[in-house]
Amino acid sequence: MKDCVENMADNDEQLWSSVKDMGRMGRVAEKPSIALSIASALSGGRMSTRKGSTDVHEFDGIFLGFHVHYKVTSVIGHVFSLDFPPMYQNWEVTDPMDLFQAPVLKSESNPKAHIRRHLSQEARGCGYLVLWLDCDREGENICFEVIECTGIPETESGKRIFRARFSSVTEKDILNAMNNLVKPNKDEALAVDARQEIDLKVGVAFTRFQTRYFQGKYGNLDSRVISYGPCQTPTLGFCVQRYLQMTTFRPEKFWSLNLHVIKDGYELLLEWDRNKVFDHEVAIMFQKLVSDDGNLKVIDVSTKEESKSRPCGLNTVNLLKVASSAMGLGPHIAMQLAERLYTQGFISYPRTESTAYPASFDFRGILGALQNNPLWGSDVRALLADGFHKPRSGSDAGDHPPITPMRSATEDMLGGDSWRLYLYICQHFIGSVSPDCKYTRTKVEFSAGGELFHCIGQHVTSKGFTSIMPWMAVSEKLIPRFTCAEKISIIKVDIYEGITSPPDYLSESELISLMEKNGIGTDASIPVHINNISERNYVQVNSGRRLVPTALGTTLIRGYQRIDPDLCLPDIRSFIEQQITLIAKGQADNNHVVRHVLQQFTQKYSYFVKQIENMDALFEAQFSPLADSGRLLSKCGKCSRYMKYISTQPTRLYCVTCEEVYCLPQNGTIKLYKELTCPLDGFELLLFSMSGSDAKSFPLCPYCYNSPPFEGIDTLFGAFKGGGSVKLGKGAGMPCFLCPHPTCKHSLITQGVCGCPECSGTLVLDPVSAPKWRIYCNMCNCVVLLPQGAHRISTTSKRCPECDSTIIEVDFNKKTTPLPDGATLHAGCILCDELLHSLLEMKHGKSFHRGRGRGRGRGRGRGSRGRGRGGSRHSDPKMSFRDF
DNA sequence: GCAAGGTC
Repeated sequence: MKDCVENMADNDEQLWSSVKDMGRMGRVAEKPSIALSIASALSGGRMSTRKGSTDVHEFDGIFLGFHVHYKVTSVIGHVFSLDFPPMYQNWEVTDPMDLFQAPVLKSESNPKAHIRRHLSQEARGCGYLVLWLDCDREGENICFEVIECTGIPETESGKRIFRARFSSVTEKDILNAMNNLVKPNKDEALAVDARQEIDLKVGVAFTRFQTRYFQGKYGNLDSRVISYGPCQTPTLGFCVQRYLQMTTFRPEKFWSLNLHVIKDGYELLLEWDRNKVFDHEVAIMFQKLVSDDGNLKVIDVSTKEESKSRPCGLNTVNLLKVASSAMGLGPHIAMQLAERLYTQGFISYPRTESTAYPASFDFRGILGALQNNPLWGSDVRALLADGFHKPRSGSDAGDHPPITPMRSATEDMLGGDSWRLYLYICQHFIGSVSPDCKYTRTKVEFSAGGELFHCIGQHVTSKGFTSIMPWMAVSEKLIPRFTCAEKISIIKVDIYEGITSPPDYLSESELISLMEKNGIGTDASIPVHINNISERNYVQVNSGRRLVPTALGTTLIRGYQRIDPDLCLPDIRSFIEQQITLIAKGQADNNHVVRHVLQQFTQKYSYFVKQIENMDALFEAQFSPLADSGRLLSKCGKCSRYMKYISTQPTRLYCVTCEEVYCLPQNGTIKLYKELTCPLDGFELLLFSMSGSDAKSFPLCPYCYNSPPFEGIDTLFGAFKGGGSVKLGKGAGMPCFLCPHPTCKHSLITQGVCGCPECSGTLVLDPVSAPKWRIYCNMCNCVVLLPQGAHRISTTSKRCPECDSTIIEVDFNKKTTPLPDGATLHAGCILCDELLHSLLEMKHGKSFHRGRGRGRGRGRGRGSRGRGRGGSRHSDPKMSFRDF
């Protein structure tokens, strides 16, 4: 037993060290709360750190009275995220209304990190699982994501799966959690699942509908996506609400009394207790009363010792507000800087709601780390010597301690904005453990003609924390000494005429406060929502970091207010939160809640769609119809008339006759491509050039780009003559032609292959022949039959000795398509009958009958500007290979 | 192309 206790002590130390170390690793971040501890019954082993997608600490110890081998590892936020299955991904085909009923899929949030594989591998052979995730709903949800990855049945929860509950990452708390393990809370996790499904379905349905509706009608909306979300829309709502208050503001004249007196040789202006009145005649009456009296009597002099409290701990929201209002740094940038400071070890974890410190917090340790700093070292040493105070008590959200410095730094080490942010965090921390500021406040009250006046003096007796936070200083206001019942003669009583002024645009700092107060977003997501409404061009941030709604932002909110004001009010978020809280508390069934909430949003959606013209009337007044925008660029394949190129974001083509919109790849330039037309639909081809230093360009058909002629092919015209990449704008990084074999992911045509070897035409993959794939040249009509199962085709510099055509090399993937024994025909001329014959025979084991009309391509196609196979996607290609 | 929530 004694051994056991000793072992347990070692075990505790190891566990604490391990969990703490997890926090120190860059990728895992300082949040040991996301560490997954996997305990397994095993002997031997030693502490080790493995470099991989995530690190693993291993050591031996005691668990539930057994000798065990521990493994401690981590995840990086949510393992999975929710989305619709592929069949609901096409905006043109899916009715957004169907999304409310659609199934949803969970897939890995960051597939490259291979977290699922990592957890599954590490869990192999483990007997127990201890979950150390953040102790909030999201953390509980991640617990179950981890459980799913490890493959341990959820039914084992309570027997083999344990949840560690802790409110701070201190040794005491961690060990206490280890000794009081509980079951993970399924209800809380289900509440998050519900929130995810509701947010996804509502957000995506509204966004797709309004984007398609308005982008299909107006040419100068200046935003690619007209998004809707239960957080971002109320966020925009706050900005527009303030803007509307400004525009509807009616200025009003007001009057007040300025009473001038002289005391001890100083002229003094007293404040009138009534402050201001809105009736001129009334003001004149009061002026007469006071001046008729002529004497001012001191009726009270009171002096009080006042104190201004040192701050409590710094949380994310307060840091962001200061960054915006005092440093001019937007929340998005401020968080990026804070994250970098954190990963470099200069500050503690920057995402926290808490302003209260845990009881055991090591203030002395942090002050010790700062005591040699050239800027504030002497202040810190004085605090250490004379005794520091605990910060003013704040609120403990149970997540992470307030943001504090961790290491001393100088401006040279950090530089620029990072330094300013760090400096503030240090000043705030040192201020929070400094004494309060003490001052005396003297209020003198006067009376004349029945009217009351006053003046206030302030004198600081002890600066306290304001010496390190000078912007918080209490201002000195000196006033002459007055005694009660003293009479002073009035020099003059003026009437001041003023006019009320409208409020200013909402400042970013005010917006953050409103979002926090209304439960919109979290410490981590508030900057994202603000960034979103700015990037979508709903608001612009002006020089004082005030948010000025754009015409688009204002029109959207005014539109919601016309149709269904709920859609842009903060209550929409609280409604969702309140509903899922029922699940978290076990008071309602999750499926029932999701169904109920979605039912309400379906009704709202349906009403919104029906009433959209109400909103559209506002758009009409503000934006230009597509028909009036843009310049004529290329011909429509349906009506043969020129379509308009709309150059404002999102760039697109609009056919005025057909009233159709064709999306184009973004962030580049578009021009006509050699006046060629697509052989499949007759639309004129365009050349898209990406912007940037190593700009690539590729031709595309606007129709095919929007409606790929067959699944799995992003566009027909990705391949082009003259080399270069075939990476496309729409599916950048994707090969343009995929191998038709369902399991094969190889591209059939890769870099620089796709010019027709016989003319300067572009080779076109023919959908009609699928699943027997072949390529046409759109200019000379020559045909290339792709050997089925080939995974790469490339041109060579060789010529066919028989017909002098370019020789194309065909590679087979030997694993998926084994070649017949002795087959050597890997390369050959595609136009040479004999070779083609051989290839085909080799593959299909039957004779090839050369058909009439195929020709050899040459002589017919060169220079021809025809529409390939007659311009129709469904016309008979008259090629003899069709039957093959 | 779409939401909001984790985190790098």
